[in-house]
Amino acid sequence: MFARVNNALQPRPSILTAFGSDGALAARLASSWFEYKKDTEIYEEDEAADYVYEVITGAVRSYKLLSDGRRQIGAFHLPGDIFGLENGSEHRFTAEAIVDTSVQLVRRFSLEAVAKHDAMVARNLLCMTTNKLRHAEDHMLLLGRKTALERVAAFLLEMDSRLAAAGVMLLPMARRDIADYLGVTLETVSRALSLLHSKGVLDFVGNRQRHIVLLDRTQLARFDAQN
Amino acid sequence: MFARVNNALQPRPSILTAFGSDGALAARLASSWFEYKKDTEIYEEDEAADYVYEVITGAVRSYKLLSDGRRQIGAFHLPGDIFGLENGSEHRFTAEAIVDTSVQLVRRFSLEAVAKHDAMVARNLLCMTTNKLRHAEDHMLLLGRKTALERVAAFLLEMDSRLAAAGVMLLPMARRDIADYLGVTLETVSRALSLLHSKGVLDFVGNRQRHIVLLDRTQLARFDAQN
DNA sequence: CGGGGGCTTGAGGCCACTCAACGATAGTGG
DNA sequence: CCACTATCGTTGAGTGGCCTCAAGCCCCCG
Repeated sequence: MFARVNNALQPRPSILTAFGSDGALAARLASSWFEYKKDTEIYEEDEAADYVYEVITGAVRSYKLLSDGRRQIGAFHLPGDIFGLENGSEHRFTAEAIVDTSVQLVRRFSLEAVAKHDAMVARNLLCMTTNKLRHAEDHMLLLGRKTALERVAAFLLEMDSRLAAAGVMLLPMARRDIADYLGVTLETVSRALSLLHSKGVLDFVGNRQRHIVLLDRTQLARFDAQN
Repeated sequence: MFARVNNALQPRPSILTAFGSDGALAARLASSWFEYKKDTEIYEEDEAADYVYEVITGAVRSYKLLSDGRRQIGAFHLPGDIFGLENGSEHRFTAEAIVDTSVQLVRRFSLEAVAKHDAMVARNLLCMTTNKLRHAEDHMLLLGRKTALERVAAFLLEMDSRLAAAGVMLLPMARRDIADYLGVTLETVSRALSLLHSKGVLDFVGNRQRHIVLLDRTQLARFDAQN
């Protein structure tokens, strides 16, 4: 399951600073470093939530399944994102590496122990939960009321703001993942992208279909629904 | 806007106990009592979030709008529910009374001041946010992947668990509200209810179409999608 | 008792889904 | 290094579930 394990403290313990490390925090919290191969499970829904993760490189999908296989991806986790943080004792999603992914992690129990005495850490826990809630609330509007084209446009704008470098983004996820995130089929995603391409809003770089350049963010925003 | 105002402490300050009142809390937090007529706004999206509310009697809908009028209701708030609690400075939804509704409220600022010194109150804030997140996550699965019939069945089961008394529930919300909560049209909701009625799963009491009796919860659960 | 709003039901249309074929790409093994 | 193969993405044709539009009923309320 774990491709590589390293229990030593890493040179960049960002999962600690994310919770508001005050210097003393790093000394009390041991963090580990794991790597997951593409398409391997990190944790499963209803599994005990013993660890909290931060994506260092790669990408992760969090999803729920219905018994007949229908899947809803609730979020993509990109480098710098914290995931797997639960208030209850079990994970509410299954998490899988989308591509080869390295994560840093800390024991949830340790984190809670620190939070009990450090108000700043506790406040950061609340803030992270609030951010996840904000995303979920926006996504409910997308899933409940937006058209297929609007969903794809919104997705591109979200990814652009999260992982674009110099106007180019390399999407780590396949069409099926995008589709299950947006509540449509993969064919519909493909058709929407083709349409946006034909309208001159985006372009594909080289032969790699997941390398996308946004040519005109303003024009793309007009394909999304205005709030 | 406010039908009645009463700044005195109420005999049942449940909004205080909800945050983990230790007796001393009630003394430091002044709570008020307001009433809202049916279909009046309690607060608007992006408005400053100065108060936190608890439904005493009635029902409230929280929703987002797109510029062309499409509406997504994120949650219904029923007696005992806390709503309007934000971590940021502005409300993320518009809240309206569905029927004549009485609420108890406290200043958000006061609550934060107390939370700063009372770890239990702070923990309760996190817990409430977590519960809202859990609901939003489940609702994303419903909106993204369930069929119309499954959505209506899930809605009935949710409402049954929240407001059923002796197998009968009086739904405070209209078909349009249910539709905007489930991401379908009101006609689709009506058709699904008719179908469930014809299958003998539920019945309408008297001539009031919002009085519903669930005849067989087990059978109804089979119309919902299994997780 | 008349008017209006909410609910139901029907008819028809459309958007997204399903099924299918094909091309391109990346990974595999000879 | 190159065929071979599996996977991914695109595109087309046809279907279907939900939406739109409309009519009519019932209840509530003035």
